[in-house]
Amino acid sequence: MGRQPCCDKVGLKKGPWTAEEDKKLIDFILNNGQCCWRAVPKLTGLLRCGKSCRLRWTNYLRPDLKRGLLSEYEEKMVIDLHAQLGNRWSKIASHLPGRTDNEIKNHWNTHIKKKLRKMGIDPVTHKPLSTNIEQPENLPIQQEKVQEIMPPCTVNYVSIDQSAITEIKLDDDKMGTSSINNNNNFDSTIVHEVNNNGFCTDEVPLIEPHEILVPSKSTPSTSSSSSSSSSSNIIEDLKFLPSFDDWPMGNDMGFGWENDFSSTLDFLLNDDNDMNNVTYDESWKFEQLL
DNA sequence: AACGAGGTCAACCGCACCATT
DNA sequence: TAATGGTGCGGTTGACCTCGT
Repeated sequence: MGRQPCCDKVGLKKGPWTAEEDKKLIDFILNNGQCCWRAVPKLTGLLRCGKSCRLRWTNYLRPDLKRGLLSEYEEKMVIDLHAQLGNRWSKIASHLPGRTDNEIKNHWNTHIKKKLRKMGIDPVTHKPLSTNIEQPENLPIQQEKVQEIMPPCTVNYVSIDQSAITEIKLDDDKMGTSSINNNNNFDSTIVHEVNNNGFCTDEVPLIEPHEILVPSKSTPSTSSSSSSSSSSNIIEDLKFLPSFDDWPMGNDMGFGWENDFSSTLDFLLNDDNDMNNVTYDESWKFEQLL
């Protein structure tokens, strides 16, 4: 007897998420936390399978996500970690705060693979492509290229709380102090950050209320007109959020604020407040770590 | 301006793993 | 111990976008 499907697929919606669906999901998770994905569709009224809800949240709606292309620094990390871990994208993602496995996988397949091939490096083995193996004299050139694009560096995550910083060698995960391969000296010692709650940031704790982003008021009309069916419209809205400190209700909202998420949304969507004038640096949160 | 090719990325699919019964 | 359910993971797909012709 085969396994039952994860959900009854009859009548379920597929494809891109709408802003309305996103809002329902965000609202639900703010009030209930991340649990029982299977129950989420029933409780939210979403015509999605629980799995789809989880994916949408973890890959797109999670407030601690960084958006945009991977930086050069992050690319180096990915290449280095891939050399050690292979296609274990979730493991790799766990070392890059704010990045998802899906995002890294996509970036690898679309950007990094090509880059490495151009450099004459096999993206699977991280060794010089076969033609070069036959010509060992080319090897130093390959290494030079690697150095040119990925100079030796030490990779450190900086703790929010410097006093609580802990260094964990990757040996724990059979990774060891790393090198991109045996042929160059790309080195990275990973310092995991540990905050006051004892969370390693890898471990993505349930979101704190102050980490939640909600849609700004700036685009509801445009988003609905230009991309009502687009899966990205709500994120476009998110880009212009102020930092939490700039929110009108301030930091003293406490832990009960999430219960008033709808009114918060209403405020942000309301034309009669000052949010129009607030600019949002989407890296605000990450900068807090630095 | 129109079309096609190639690139990008969100979302889906199916399997694996783990926890619970 | 086996069966079952829930979740996570990696591979793949397909819609949309961009660029070149």
